[in-house]
Amino acid sequence: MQRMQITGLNLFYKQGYYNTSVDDILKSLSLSKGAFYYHFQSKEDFFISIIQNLLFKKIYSSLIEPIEGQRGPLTQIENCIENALETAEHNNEDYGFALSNFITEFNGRNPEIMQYLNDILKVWEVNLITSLQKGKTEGFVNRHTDSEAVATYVISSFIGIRTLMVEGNPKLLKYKHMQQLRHYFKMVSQKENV
Amino acid sequence: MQRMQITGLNLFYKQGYYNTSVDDILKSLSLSKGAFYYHFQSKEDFFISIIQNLLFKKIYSSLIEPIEGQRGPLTQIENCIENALETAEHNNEDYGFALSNFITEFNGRNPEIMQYLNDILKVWEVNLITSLQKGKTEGFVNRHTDSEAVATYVISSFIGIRTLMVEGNPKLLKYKHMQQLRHYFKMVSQKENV
DNA sequence: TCTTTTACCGACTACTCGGTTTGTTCTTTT
DNA sequence: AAAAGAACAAACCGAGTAGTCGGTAAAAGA
Repeated sequence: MQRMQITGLNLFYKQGYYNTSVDDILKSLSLSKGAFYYHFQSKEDFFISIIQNLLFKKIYSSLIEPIEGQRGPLTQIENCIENALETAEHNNEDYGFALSNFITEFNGRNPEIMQYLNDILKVWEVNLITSLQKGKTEGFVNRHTDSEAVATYVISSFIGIRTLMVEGNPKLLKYKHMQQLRHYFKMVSQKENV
Repeated sequence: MQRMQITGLNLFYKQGYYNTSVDDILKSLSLSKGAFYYHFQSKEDFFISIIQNLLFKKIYSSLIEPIEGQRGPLTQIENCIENALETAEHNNEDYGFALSNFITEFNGRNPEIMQYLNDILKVWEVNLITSLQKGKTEGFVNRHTDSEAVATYVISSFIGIRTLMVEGNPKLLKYKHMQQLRHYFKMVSQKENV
């Protein structure tokens, strides 16, 4: 079952959900239809199990957990994103931002799956906001900062850069992104004015 | 032919390329297969014609042309992005960032189409860089700014926010994005330090 | 030992999709 | 009026696709 899910995620990530047939997955596993439908009710059910068992945990452990409860949220966020982009650069099977790929693929097509995907994003967002707010009381973040807006901006720029990275020069893109993120964070942490 | 392309782009945008059949398009036009294959060699050929005839022109006129040759690039870019997000908010058929959807959909699956899509991004990027450089000599942009990195950051955050906007609250997301973009641009234009 | 459960096989069905072929209806040209 | 071609319609092809179903081998309980 785990093997199926891992292989499934890899193929869905590389080829897209609708563009990957159940047979494709089974072929690369040397398994049969029977094996698949013994464990999962449908292709959709299979995908949802992947989201919850693999995708969420991966994102949680790489982007959410490391920030939680730490001091100096901006530095923590910076590191997390740098690490995520680092693995994305070197490892094709990082499940990197499979999430953003899937979101665009299922947008307006499969509300149920979209719900699961959005939930993951929401957890990340809430975590970012909480950390930023905490950062204010600790003096790391400017008091006038709109934490929600910063969280959204961080997430959207990350999704965007990951989209660009698949086809462009990952190393260069990562460098540019981190450089500008730090510039931006300077503004967020600045003591004087808004 | 034009009707086919417009309808095609709308459906491809809403449902995705692989998830939209030629029959779907023809059904909503009350046309038959014969009509389609009289004008286009294949579904792929059809899509490429849409990219060049509709997508590129739309993006060029909304995001590229308004910046070209104007003074004060940061303000111009701000306005362009705000307008783009504005139409994205109110008009479902804005072709808004169809581009980023298509890029994620074709990534690693269809190199030829990816080429066409990347070309559009490249034109936008080059235009942004040129404007930023010009902005330096005119004193609108800090001399030490890495124009290429700023361009990448602007593009990636825009792609990301457009991805989020399809499912989230567009008005709120737009507001947050513009707010933070302005903060970021403050840093880019700042005279003192890097 | 006998029975049930677990995990799997692979042929089969109903259906979809891109693309082809052939036929029809106009309009234009000669 | 006749021929030619443009612009479509309709039926069809073959390669896939998700999902079903009867069967089976091996292990676990009883």
